[in-house]
Amino acid sequence: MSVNLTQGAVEALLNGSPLNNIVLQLLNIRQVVTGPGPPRFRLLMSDGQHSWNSFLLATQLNHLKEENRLVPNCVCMVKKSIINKLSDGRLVVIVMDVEILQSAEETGGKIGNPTPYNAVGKTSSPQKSASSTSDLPDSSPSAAEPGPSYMYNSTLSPPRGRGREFVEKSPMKASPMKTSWTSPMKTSPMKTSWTSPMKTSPMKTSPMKTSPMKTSPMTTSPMKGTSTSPGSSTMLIANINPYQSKWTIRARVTNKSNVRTWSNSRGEGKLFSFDVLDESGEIKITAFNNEVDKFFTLVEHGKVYYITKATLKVANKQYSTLKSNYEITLHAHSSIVPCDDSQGLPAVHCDFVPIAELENIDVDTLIDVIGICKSADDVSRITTKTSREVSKRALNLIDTTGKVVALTLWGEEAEKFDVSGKPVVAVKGARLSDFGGRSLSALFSSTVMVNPDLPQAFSLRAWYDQEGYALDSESLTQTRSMGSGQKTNWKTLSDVKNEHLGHGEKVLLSVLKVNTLPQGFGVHSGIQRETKNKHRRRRAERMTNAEGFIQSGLVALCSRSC
DNA sequence: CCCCCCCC
Repeated sequence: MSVNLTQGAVEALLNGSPLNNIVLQLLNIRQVVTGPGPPRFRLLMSDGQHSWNSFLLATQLNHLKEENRLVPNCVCMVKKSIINKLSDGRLVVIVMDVEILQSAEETGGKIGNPTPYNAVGKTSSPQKSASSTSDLPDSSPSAAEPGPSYMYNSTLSPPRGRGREFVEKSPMKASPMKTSWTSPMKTSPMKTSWTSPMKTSPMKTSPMKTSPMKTSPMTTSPMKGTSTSPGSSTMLIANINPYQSKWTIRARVTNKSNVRTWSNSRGEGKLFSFDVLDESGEIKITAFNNEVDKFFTLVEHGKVYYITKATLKVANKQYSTLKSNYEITLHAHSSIVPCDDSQGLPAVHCDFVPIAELENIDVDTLIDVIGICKSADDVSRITTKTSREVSKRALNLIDTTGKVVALTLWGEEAEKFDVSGKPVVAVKGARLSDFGGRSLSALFSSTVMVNPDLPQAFSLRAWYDQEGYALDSESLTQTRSMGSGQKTNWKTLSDVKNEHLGHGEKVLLSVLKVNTLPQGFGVHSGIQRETKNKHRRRRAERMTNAEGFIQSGLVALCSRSC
């Protein structure tokens, strides 16, 4: 059996050509040093001509390594990758989607005699071993990472009572990471919001780790996984509906709640819910009482299942960002069977809303946002109306629109958040509030992802490190505590002049408190009227200090033209 | 059959 490697692919990739569906041989795989959290695997790949050791497996593909599918000498098709340039100029290739075409046994050894590719454009000296994993500087393994990727879900505490508290569900933190990604993602089309497909080839050599299906939901056994599409055997989530009782979906669990109890006039009981995703869409599934006992431990985040025989009902969109018009309720005859074939199933689906657009979206809408966490409040404890204490922490997220919005995390999620390295934060299903203008709050059902392996995350990282960090950003969220401390972004009057603050639409209210204005700074009489507004006057006073510095944030306070 | 999501 033979496969052809895509000769020249390594060189082309590293010269910036976005290549999809290239066939490479894995020569080595090892874990790079990270802190707690999901491991990162670094791959030495060969196209038969050149090898390159700075391929990184996207963390959502870690299962391929953990299931011993990605072993040295196997031949893979790298279906999708993202090229990143580190601040020191080194290139890393993030493998976003890979399919194993041929096992190591079948391949039988190294193909050809590849030489390590040199980033400068030459192959390195021939005396170096082609299979060495140290043919490139490896002084800081973490520098080859796109960031410590981790994720939490906001979930409820175990069913012990009313004491609801955020619980970090997937503590997948990695070490702090200061890497500066400097290259824009040429291979990251931003148009699509379906990200990080996790396609894997059905492995003939991989025995089923899960128990065989007790029930066969299909006429043709889906366990064979012999075709690249679900074919006639399963239905897509987008196509199921309440009028059709016979359906089976194959889908990945993307969000799983804890068990919760309820008690109301209609009765009491317990439930848990989870979201599942396939290539067509996503849908929420809820299990009650007996079905909780039956399925709670079986259903695992990230895993793929065949799901059949359950009730479809119209979804209440108020509680979900999922696209489906329906949701699923499990019943006594429902079947959930693990599936070994995750081919074609994305890891996550987000419809990120640009931060600047939040101003135009109705309050209480559930939305997905991605941004750089450029700063964060300290964790604080608040007491709720029901006398519970809970931690909270607001993150300030900025995206390429240049606008900032505060996202409040709660409970353990707030306490565990690591702001160092100004990580990319993606939140799925946050609720938009109008506090301070516009702000966001993470919900029990929200998913907060830190440095996720998403093309949008890589793009944002590059944007921020190149230009975004220097932006005089404007926050949609005005907090009363501004101006009270070190978080304040003070500007000198020369900054105001150089950055043309106060020109155009905006007015600088704070200038009112400056005793002596240098040449070139004028105060429009209209401002006096505005300051008669008690609220605004108070803010203006706070935002001006004795040295005649003003705070850039207050530019947003007034929209009257000078 | 839940749908709680907290505070400024």
